[in-house]
Amino acid sequence: MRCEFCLLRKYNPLNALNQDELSRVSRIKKYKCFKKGEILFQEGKTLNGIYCINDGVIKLAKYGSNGKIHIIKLLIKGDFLGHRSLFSKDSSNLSATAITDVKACFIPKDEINTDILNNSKFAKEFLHLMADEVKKSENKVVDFIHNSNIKRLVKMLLFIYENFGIDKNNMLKLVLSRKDYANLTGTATESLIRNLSKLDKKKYISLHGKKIKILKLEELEKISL
Amino acid sequence: MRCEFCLLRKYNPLNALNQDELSRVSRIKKYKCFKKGEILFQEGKTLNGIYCINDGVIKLAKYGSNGKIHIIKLLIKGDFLGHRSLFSKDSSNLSATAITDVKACFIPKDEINTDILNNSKFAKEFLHLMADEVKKSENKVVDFIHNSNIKRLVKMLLFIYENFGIDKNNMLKLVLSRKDYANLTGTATESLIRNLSKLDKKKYISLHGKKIKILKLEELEKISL
DNA sequence: ACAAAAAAATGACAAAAGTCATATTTATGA
DNA sequence: TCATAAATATGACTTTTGTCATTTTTTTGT
Repeated sequence: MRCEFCLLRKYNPLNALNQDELSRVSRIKKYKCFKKGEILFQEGKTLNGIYCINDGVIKLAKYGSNGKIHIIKLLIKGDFLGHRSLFSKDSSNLSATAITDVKACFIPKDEINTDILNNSKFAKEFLHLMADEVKKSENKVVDFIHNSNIKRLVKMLLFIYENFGIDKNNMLKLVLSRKDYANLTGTATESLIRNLSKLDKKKYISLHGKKIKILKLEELEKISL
Repeated sequence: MRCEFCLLRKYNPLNALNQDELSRVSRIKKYKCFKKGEILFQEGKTLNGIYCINDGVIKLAKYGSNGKIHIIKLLIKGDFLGHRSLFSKDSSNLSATAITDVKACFIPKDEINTDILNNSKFAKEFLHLMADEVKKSENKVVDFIHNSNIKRLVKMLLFIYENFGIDKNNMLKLVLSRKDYANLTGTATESLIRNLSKLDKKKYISLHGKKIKILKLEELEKISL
């Protein structure tokens, strides 16, 4: 797919590029596929470009000093990945792993930087994006500090419900391991499992193997407030 | 002080402006003073410019859903304040309060935006700054999730030691209330006080009213790892 | 389809952290 | 300077969360 005709750019700074710039990017970008579980890049490695995600889900994670992993965020189609590497010489702060099969376009760093230098609208879009990320990240810190494990789990379930939806059986479409849920909500896996069981016993959700069904959305929303 | 002669701009994006641009900013900026405890702006309010801090310390805080406060970060001279408002229409996400007497220059939003649009080097500096903030914020989340209260306290003491130094009696120069320490490290005030007492009993620090003396730097550094 | 491995679940216990009550010290203003 | 308020400190207790051991269930490769 050529960038000029790609609707996904609505969701990221590429939308600020004009037709000429887009077609130049389009010629240079590389289309890449990743299998579920595959690592796109690892913490500490240097990146020489950014990914624009076409399809699938990616987890962005960071290792703590004690070897524990925390999943910073989930990325979906339209999201940029690795854009921080464009503006800083540091190596990657996070590692990216495909949670489902992933399709993405890779745009080399130099190509993007040319556009940033020449197109101020493009630069502004990036600033906008980064401002939003800083805000979300700050809010996340406060969220983690002030809320209990179970509240964070409920919020995560609602987030997944809202962003990935449900299938024909009302199961959450995005299926994650208990460990991934634990790493997303910052708890021990056992605690996470216990909290899922609690919600199951209260009939707010029901568990079917790895799949989760939301039974009482209103009750969950109440908890999340 | 005119921006052209201000050395502080080395620490922020203003350094990317040329002499003409600087003198234009200098003519329009307003010098402002704030007393200790004074509020510069509050969460939810709209900001129409940024502050460049000349002197003093400011705390940037956010209220959690339960009324609790978390101090996101401390700002010192050279730091920008409110720059996110330049790139997003949202109202302020944080409130800013002077911890000591503060001197700052206020630069109206429009003035800065003109320069961003015309000077790509300036825009890049901002991108660099924001990239760094995103990274720090992500690391902070991981730090909070994986470390105990006392470890976070020790890290904070070391941070204050390194960034604000000590006076002639080896006391930490920056003096904060126990509540501020609690809000910085994300704990209940009583827990914070208990942890300070623990460190005091172990003779790693000593407490003299509000003032804190670092006694065993090496031991503290060991804990912080 | 089956054995081996991985993931999920659960119990028992320990550690960490919060809450509430209250005492003590320090700061503040008239 | 003295009364009052605010900040700091501490004890007693509860809740939350983590850890380790073990069992059960599910997944995976052959």
